[in-house]
Amino acid sequence: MTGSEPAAAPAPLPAAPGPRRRHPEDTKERLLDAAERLFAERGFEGASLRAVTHAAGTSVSAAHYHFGSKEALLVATIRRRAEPVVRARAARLDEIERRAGAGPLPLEEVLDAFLRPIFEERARPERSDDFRRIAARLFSDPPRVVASLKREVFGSTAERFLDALARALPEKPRMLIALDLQFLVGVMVHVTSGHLRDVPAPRGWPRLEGLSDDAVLGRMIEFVAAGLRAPRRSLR
Amino acid sequence: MTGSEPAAAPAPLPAAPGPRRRHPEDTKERLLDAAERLFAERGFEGASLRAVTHAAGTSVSAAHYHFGSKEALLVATIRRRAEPVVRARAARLDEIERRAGAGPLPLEEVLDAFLRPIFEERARPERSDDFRRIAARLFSDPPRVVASLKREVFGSTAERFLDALARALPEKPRMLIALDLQFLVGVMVHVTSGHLRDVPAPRGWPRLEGLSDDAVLGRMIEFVAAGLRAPRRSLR
DNA sequence: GTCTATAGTTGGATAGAC
DNA sequence: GTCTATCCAACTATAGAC
Repeated sequence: MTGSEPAAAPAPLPAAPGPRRRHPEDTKERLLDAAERLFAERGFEGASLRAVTHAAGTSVSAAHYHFGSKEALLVATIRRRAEPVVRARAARLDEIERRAGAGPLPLEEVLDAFLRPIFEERARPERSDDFRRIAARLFSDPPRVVASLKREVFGSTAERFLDALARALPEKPRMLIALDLQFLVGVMVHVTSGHLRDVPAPRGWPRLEGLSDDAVLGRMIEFVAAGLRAPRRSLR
Repeated sequence: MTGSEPAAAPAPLPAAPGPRRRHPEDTKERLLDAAERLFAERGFEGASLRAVTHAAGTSVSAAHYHFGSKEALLVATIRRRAEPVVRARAARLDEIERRAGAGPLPLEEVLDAFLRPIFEERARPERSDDFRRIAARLFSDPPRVVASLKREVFGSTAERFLDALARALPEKPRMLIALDLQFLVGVMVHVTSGHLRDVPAPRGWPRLEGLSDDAVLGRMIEFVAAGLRAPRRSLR
């Protein structure tokens, strides 16, 4: 679908500035937008640099000029989205810890601080579908770069939230918190990667697409909070 | 790297049967094994057919002879693992429904029927690492084939478990069950895809690799059962 | 900064010998 | 059924004009 009309006639517009060729300085941004969309849809290896640059209305060499390599373009794409999320999470957690003083942290608020920034990043009008699977691929894509990038970008966040959860659930063994946090991450990745939108939806069952982000986020927090509070009977 | 040593001298072994060239009829199996491992490690587009056939000790043309295309090889790879899981889930659910008669279904048993078969398939000695991400990629890989295959293979399972969960939680609105089931799927995918093994593990925190499958499965059931039972305050 | 042109690899798929 | 040899398309990356 994308990338049809290979050698289309010049647009019927009077001058040269067709649909492409806007301000020259935002070529970098357009490349990042196109890369985000195509890497998310087809995977890193599945989306060729040519397809990305064509979707961005520019050329392969422009991409190499701005980023140096296809891999570096992927890193820049992920970093652009991940960093605001990391900052927003940290800011929310700062505020929660400030209000709590030396006392225990309220669990639901900690979870909200962890989950809401992803929804808000995803919810930007132009980006809702672009952002869809990019986070999920962070967790299932093989490229070596992505593994180290994941650590670099999310490492400190994971540490802070482990400690925050330990403060929210003081009685709970750390091993159990660490394990449950992985369950929480699984829920987050699955939901934010957009799978709610292509669920088979059996006959007679309600469809989930209509749910607002707020409704999903709210229920997600209820769900994982209950899971985190569930007493353990197994696990040693 | 692949396909080096173009005209290597014959192996110093006495006869012909080197490390490759075993029983000719299990070439198909060896191809499936290699494809499973490499598709899981590098993704479908990231693993070349040449790399797969080389790992299987055979040739590209053998793969085309047996499967017809790279895409068909992927489908066969997934199908080989998915079908036993689907059958085992159905069998366990049959048994639960038989024992329950007309009464409500016990939630933890339904969850066990859903989750345990995946662990057992993954736990086969030779397959534990091969199977790792293959299920997860079902949910994040872009190829069109995979989407339709997912429906074909797991569609009926999803329907049956939705109904089973409705029978286990009779008071619960269906919309909420459908949403919570997606959370459950997220947990399942994340855990079975092996991410527990490459968690950063912050300083002072216990590592999760040592946990047995039984311990993880047991806690997972506790976690999602509590989530499923959590009353809703949000969601309309 | 952005383009055209091209280098140099590697990809999936096939033909035909055995 | 499995191999070798080959086709051709697509890929990343670079060089050099403008």
